[in-house]
Amino acid sequence: MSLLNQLNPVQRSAASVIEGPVMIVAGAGSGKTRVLTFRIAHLLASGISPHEILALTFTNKAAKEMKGRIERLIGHQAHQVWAGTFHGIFARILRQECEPLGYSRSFTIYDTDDSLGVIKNIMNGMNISQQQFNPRAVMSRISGAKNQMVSPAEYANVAKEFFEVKVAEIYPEYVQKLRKCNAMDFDDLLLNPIELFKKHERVLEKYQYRFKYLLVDEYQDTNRAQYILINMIAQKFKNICVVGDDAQSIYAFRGADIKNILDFERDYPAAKVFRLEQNYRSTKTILAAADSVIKNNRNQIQKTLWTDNPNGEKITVIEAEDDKAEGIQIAHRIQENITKEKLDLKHFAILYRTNAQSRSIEDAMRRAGIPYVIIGGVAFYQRKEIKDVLAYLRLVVNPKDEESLTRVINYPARGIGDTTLEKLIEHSARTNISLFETVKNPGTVTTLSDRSKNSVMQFGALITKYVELRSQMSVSELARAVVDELGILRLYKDEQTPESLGRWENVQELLSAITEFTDQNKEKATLENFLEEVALVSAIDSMVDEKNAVTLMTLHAAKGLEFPVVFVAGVEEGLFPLYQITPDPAELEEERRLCYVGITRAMKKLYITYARIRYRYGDVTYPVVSRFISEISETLLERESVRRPANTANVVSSLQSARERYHSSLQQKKRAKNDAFTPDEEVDYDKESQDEIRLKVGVFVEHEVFGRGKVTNLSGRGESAKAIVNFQSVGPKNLMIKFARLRVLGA
DNA sequence: TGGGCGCACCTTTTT
DNA sequence: GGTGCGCCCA
Repeated sequence: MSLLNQLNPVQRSAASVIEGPVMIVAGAGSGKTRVLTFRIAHLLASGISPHEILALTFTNKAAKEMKGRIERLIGHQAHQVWAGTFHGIFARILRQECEPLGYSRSFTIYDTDDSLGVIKNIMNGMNISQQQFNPRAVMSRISGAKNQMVSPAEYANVAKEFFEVKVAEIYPEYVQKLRKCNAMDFDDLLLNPIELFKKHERVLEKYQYRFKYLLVDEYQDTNRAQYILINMIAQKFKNICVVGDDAQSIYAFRGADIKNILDFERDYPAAKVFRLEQNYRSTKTILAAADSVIKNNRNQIQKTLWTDNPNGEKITVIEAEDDKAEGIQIAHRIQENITKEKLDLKHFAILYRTNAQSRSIEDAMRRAGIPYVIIGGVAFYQRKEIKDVLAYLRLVVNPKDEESLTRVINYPARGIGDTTLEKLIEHSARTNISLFETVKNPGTVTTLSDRSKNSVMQFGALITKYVELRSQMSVSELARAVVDELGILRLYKDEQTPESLGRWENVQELLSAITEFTDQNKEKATLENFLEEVALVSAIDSMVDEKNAVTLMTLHAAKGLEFPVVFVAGVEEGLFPLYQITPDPAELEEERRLCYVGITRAMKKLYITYARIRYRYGDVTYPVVSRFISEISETLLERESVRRPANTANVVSSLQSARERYHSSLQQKKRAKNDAFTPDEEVDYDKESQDEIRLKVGVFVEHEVFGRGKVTNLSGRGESAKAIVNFQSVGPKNLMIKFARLRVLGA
């Protein structure tokens, strides 16, 4: 059929086999997403109902993009296809089906911070020293066990080392605690459906019939639980299509198992396997470099990736004096490329191994006046003040949520200290009455002073009031009422420190985000849904394509993306590959795959940079050049070393010259078509950096719901940047740019 | 009970 | 370079 004529022969076959198991081994840049979307479009065109299709992707962004592409191919039907992340999809299913498992539908999703808090509490209660046993390590062991589907009892049986034995003590307590709190952590969102399907065959059948056609993207990154889950659903009809590339498996640290993709043909002997080996993305040079790195790995599927694209430029390897100079170099090259190659800011990405590296790069970007966006970093919803407000909302939805309860019982301070809380917890444990019930009726806790009882009772009454009010108010009304009653905003405002004002802003922004969520989701705008969305959004999901700015992100976040010009920064032993003392061979292979992912993001030009001096944890280190650079054939490289004496005076002058270069390039830019940025304005770097660049005061924008309006004010930055827009229909609205999806219409 | 101050430890990478 | 935790004092 004509739809599939836009694909190459292999892609076409892979997209057109409707029935039976299919594995698509798709090399980097070989049109994997294209095949997936055409496949779904083809399924729909063949008369299969969109309700029968389930597409599992790695990020919400990927799912959204896929839906968008299908829609363009086939129309609005696309919206009825279930496409989303594993965690998102199964959270949705659990909301409907969790009651047989002993949860209520209003269960809370615990993020990593919440889980860590629970573990710390448990360790305190058991008198386990947190100095001796790192709670994070404990958490990671427990999560690892869960991902491997090892129950607490099984774990206790196999625990040998001292540390493992301790974890074996904590693990069952942790599981129990979450159940008691009517809460699920990320792992539970996968484990509980498995348990449900095992125990209730009819429920499993329901979903087997519901999702007759399964598609799984990034199959190489599935863990044991995900693997089992997919296969349970696919078992009935075996219409499962998985797409993946073993060379791009970079999530073993979180339990992903390459074996899942390697064993697909064993699991489904009837499987048809397609290999997409033509790369449409990169130059021959870039591809050759990627290949020369990855071939140092022992464990891999043999495959030849090739391209018809030109050879392209050599890869530029830049040696910088220190991390500061590295950033300046990158900024310089970006400016150079923009003027010479007529490229836009959005054509550049700077990739690094750890989030901590972004600081020096950001600094250089700001100084050079290059607009940028950061993906990841400190997430908005992880900030203290945000988590505090969210904890109240979570508590209203699910009063059993003890993690939230203990978080806010004395925030803002209301005279309920550690001792009081401990007495309450002790009483609750002894009488087997839930903590929240105890808080509501503290009279029976004889050890408490009348004064404490009173404060506790008032807190209980406060929450109860909102539990009751909930049905009568919209989510945003409720959130506002809570924040008002607590006086959180006034608290921050009164403090008058830059920090507290930032917090004040953040809380305001949270409220705008909630309002917007309410407006956009209409009747689906329940508090549960909002909290779930908040728990499951990933950093990459907030990436806005239309933004014209350089993208900064970790190599992990870059997977699945492509950019004409890519910088991979900090390519030094110990940092990339990252390791503490000596690299572990298996981990080294994963680092190498990560390097492969990084290189293959580049379409036209790749820069690799490293520094001779790097500041880590505030200390000076003198790293050695990464082995990954020497693994690339020298013929593909063009090496540059930027030398300067390492004394302070020269650091300053080097910065100044970078600034001068920037200013002179601005003159050229003025004439160039770059509309991202007005050179003559006095730029406040702190403010300007991450904002929507084309979004300016006075500009007209269009919003999905509110229609047209004029921007009257811009504030905040990065994830929390917001705009006040005066809409023709509804008047002024305070919007979080991240959520608002504003389309800029012009002045 | 609460807040302020100083110290240790830290950092992978993410749903 | 930041954050979280513990200790000490008001």
